[in-house]
Amino acid sequence: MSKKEDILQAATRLLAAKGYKEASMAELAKATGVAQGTIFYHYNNKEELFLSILEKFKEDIVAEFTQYFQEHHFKPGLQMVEDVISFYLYMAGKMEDRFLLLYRHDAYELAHSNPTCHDHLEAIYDCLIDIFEQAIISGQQAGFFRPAPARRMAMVIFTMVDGLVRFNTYDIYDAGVLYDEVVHSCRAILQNNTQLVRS
Amino acid sequence: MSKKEDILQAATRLLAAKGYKEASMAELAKATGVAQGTIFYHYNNKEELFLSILEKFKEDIVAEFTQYFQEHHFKPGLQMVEDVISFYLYMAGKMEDRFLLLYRHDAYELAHSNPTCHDHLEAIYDCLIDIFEQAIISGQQAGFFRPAPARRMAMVIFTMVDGLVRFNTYDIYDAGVLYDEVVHSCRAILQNNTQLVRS
DNA sequence: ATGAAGCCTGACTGAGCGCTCAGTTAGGTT
DNA sequence: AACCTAACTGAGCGCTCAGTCAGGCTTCAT
Repeated sequence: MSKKEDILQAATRLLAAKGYKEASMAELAKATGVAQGTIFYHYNNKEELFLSILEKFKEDIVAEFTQYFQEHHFKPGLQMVEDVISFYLYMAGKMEDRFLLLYRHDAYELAHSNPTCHDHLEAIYDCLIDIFEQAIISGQQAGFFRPAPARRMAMVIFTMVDGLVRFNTYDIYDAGVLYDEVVHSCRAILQNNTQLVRS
Repeated sequence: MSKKEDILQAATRLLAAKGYKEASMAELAKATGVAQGTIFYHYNNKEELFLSILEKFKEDIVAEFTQYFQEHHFKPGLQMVEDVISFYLYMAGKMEDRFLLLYRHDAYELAHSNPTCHDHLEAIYDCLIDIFEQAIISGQQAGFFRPAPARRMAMVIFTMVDGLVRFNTYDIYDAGVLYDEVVHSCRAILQNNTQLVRS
């Protein structure tokens, strides 16, 4: 692996763990096993390095997601939604450090002044929400789910599942307990064979 | 207003806007209109000041919440849940800067090493989730909602509503569009007069 | 053998940081 | 008038930071 790749990998870990500002370039150089100057030879500045991390994250997530839907074939319905939630949780665990990056504020701050950063973030979220949307659309086409806008339902469900991960990451509450509740809620939200009556 | 209060107020705004590390004490002194030394006369160090901000936030939120439930009397049911969601969104707007503080990573980081910080955060989240729980319990007692653990349902719903605010804050998606979807989802999650059938 | 090019090094720089402290000020007490 | 104290000041200290730069390797065509 090239030194440039080494740097990117170590930077991902370090910036995700300590945050953009708190992680210093000297520390990164040490962690990577190169001289400070080497980092600036490959990346013009810290911000550019950070953007490269986000870009790689975007690419990896899209790849992982594409592969998942290519390799698996699902029967539409609730089971597929549950599978997709499990897949999301699996991804969040596998790419834990980079998901942490999404929970920090650094990226969103940069996105305000840097359109490239904004685009990367949007692409990442689009991809994450797509995962849920695909499952919902399948279920709708099979007639199992109510025919509401799939994208919006996907966003609401994404928000729930992501909140689960966040609670877990922040260590404020035991998120494991919530899993069943989230799955049950998804069922209630999606299912169409229910008569909802205003109380 | 005393200078100490001036400092706390300005610090809340500044730290929420720029983050713990990015906001400097020199900048804060300038924003408050006092000398740098004055800040350290009132607060031993930056971390202590940050904790004071969190503590004040906790107190204000508890006060606001208590007042809301004292002044309003609700008929249990979905309307109450909707009212409570509106109240939460109203609070998130009114205390926008401090909610931003919750979306940054600084507080959670500090909570890891500082039990006082952890306690403050827990109290804040407890209070926020309480708001939803009260509405749910009322609805359950009146027989409108399914008799599932109210706390867990409250957490799931909190997660949805908070995700709404977060999406809005981060400017990645238009959250306004999602409001109706969230309310509808709450209805589906809570209502008990539904026959859920596995697809 | 030579030199150009690309990669890499680490000592160095100046700006900015949190925090200190000797000293000033304002207002109350004796 | 003399004294005391709490509130406040701002220059300055020690340190860390992102970024620089002069120079040293290695490779390879000439």
